[in-house]
Amino acid sequence: MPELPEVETVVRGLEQAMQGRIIAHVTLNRKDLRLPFPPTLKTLRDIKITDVSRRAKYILIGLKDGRTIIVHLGMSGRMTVSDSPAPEKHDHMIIVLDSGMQVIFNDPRRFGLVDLVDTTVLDHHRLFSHLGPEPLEAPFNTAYLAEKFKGKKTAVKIAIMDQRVVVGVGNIYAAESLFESRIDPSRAAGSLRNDEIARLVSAIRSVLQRAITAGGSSLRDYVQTDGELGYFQHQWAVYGKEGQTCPSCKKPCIVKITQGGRSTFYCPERQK
DNA sequence: AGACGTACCTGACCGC
DNA sequence: TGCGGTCAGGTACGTC
Repeated sequence: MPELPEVETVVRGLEQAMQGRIIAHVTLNRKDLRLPFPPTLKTLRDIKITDVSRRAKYILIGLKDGRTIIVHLGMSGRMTVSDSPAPEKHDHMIIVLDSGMQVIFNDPRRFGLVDLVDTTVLDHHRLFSHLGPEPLEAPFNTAYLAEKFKGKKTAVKIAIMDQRVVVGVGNIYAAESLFESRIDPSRAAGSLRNDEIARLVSAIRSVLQRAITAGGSSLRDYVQTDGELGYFQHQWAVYGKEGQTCPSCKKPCIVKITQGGRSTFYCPERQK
């Protein structure tokens, strides 16, 4: 689920509730998710939260003592904030704040992770060291992507989901960006002309930005921190719409194929 | 290097 | 009602 727009929406919600607050204590209800919880996590107490931010699909909670809590939502993770939460199955971590609010990390599939590291070594962390540029920042541009795509035989859809190429783009927004830029997802990345790469760059930017504005896409598990759904799923052109009417052709021409073991949706008439 | 497949895990849904 | 199969927003790792 959570691709960049969902993570960004969660970060903005967490920022409201957490920035400047003190962590009273942290409760863990199991020993691990995708990775073991670090032993230091449950000892956090009376520490001020300086800021909440995002890198790729990771949530970063900065602490005054020079450390950072890293959270990844995996496929089914959600973080919600409430002053009187009803306990739910799969609540794995609860951060209690001095305000009385509880920040709950719930993740049925447990593909998510939590780590606690020194902020100064974040960039060298094994989860971060290989990450490409942020899609909404200047270093992600046509020249950069052209260089990355040069000689690449990988399908362009696989390539834009590769976090070493650009971060934050997952299965939904890859499909939507390729539809918007009129590019066939199966094309070899290295076969794209410069004008096509330019279209792709601006499509990725525009799709992600519009999705953030809509509060993300709610498919199954995803909600914003206040429990509200995201609304971008109503703006999907092709994702999950096999056999349905294409907004471009006005015909039922949307097809589903499999790439890298994942479903890809696209319109063969529009996307060449 | 890069292109694959596989693994991690629960839950929803579908056909029988 | 139950059961097995399939699929789901991500990522790391192994193998060729």
